[in-house]
Amino acid sequence: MAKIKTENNGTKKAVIIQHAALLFKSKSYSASSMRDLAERVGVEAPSLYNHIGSKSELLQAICFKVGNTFIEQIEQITNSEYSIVHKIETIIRFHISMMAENFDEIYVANHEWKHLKEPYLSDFLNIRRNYEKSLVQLIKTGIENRELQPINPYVAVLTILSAVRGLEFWQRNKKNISKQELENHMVNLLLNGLIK
Amino acid sequence: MAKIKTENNGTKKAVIIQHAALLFKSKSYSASSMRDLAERVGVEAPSLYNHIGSKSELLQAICFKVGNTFIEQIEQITNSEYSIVHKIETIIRFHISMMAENFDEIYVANHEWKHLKEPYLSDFLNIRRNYEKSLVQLIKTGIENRELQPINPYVAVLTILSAVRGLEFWQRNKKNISKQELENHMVNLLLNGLIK
DNA sequence: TTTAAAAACTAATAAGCGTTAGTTTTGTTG
DNA sequence: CAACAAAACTAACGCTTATTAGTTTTTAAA
Repeated sequence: MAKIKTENNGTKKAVIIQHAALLFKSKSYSASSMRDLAERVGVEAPSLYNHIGSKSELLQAICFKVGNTFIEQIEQITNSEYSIVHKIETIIRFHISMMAENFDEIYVANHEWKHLKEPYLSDFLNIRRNYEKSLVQLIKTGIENRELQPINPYVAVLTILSAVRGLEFWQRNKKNISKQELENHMVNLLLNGLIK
Repeated sequence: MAKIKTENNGTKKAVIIQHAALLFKSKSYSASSMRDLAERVGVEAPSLYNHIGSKSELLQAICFKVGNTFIEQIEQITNSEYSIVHKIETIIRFHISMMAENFDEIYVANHEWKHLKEPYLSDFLNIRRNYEKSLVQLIKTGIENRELQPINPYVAVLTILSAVRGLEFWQRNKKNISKQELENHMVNLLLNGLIK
């Protein structure tokens, strides 16, 4: 009947993945059926299998696209010559930008990775663990430099990552505050704290 | 065959809910089956229905228990006579305690509320919205008092709530740092910031 | 020890799941 | 326009799901 629209660029597989990210975000991975997905794509469910291997392959594609993007970025930052404070600020701003521009995929990677099958589950957790380790190392260096307070670096990383991740709640009332404002306020809050 | 153990206090329904929280946390609500749950409780699946009405009733019980606990607490704090900074500190410490002592239920309320059915879904979101509003009002007052930096109060609330919520990641490597240390470091980081 | 209620069981239901097989339509290239 | 491949379709598979019905066992009270 209908045909999958590829919108000029990208494969049909990419179109399916994009729809899957939106669907998994709104209904969760387990509660999303291939028939749901097919309807959104505009096709019957079995037709999807001309382009993809399985439902779980879709989740893998989403999670690893997100994971690899962040790994690439932190490697760039780590190898740059800026001050620690500037590096941390850049990372926070990058997270906020990603949250604004790739919300569906990031949301799914953050919430649904649990349903990855082995060995992908272990691989994904390794990526995340390495990312956190890089951040911890950055904070440690900043403390040694006396650029940062002598705070527990694990707590600092946890707090920063949680704060940017919490931007998923902001996505729902975008109107209240612009992205630029949000970035500046959050960076300021994390760097300088709540108290005057 | 087997019989549900009530552990001296609490109804059998409460025992089922407790097992459900643990199960929903580890496998997600949709991927958890009543047979899974029955096995953990030590009984056949249909026997559960002598004590509960439905699967979704379990999710409701978990989400509203958590929601009501937080609403009660913020009302107490709001009506107390402490300084704003002290109130915020108390709230952060309460979140951390709840995270340590009722982890399963809080995790489920945070992650699986989406699967609540109407009108419970709307009710739950209202509870959460009201909680956030109370916090925003607290921050606003603190700014007017000049106790707090003139930061955007929505961003502040978002950051605080996200930070404490992120403690779910800490739950996995409890050994690294004690609860007391964690509380102190996180309170300090949020109040005073990262920079020296 | 009889009686009644509570709570377990087995069996079965209809519906939905991911996926495969086999076939037909569509699009592209010579 | 013929031929081939890509991508859609319908039908169906075996399995799992939450839940119900009906029955038997267990527990508690008289």
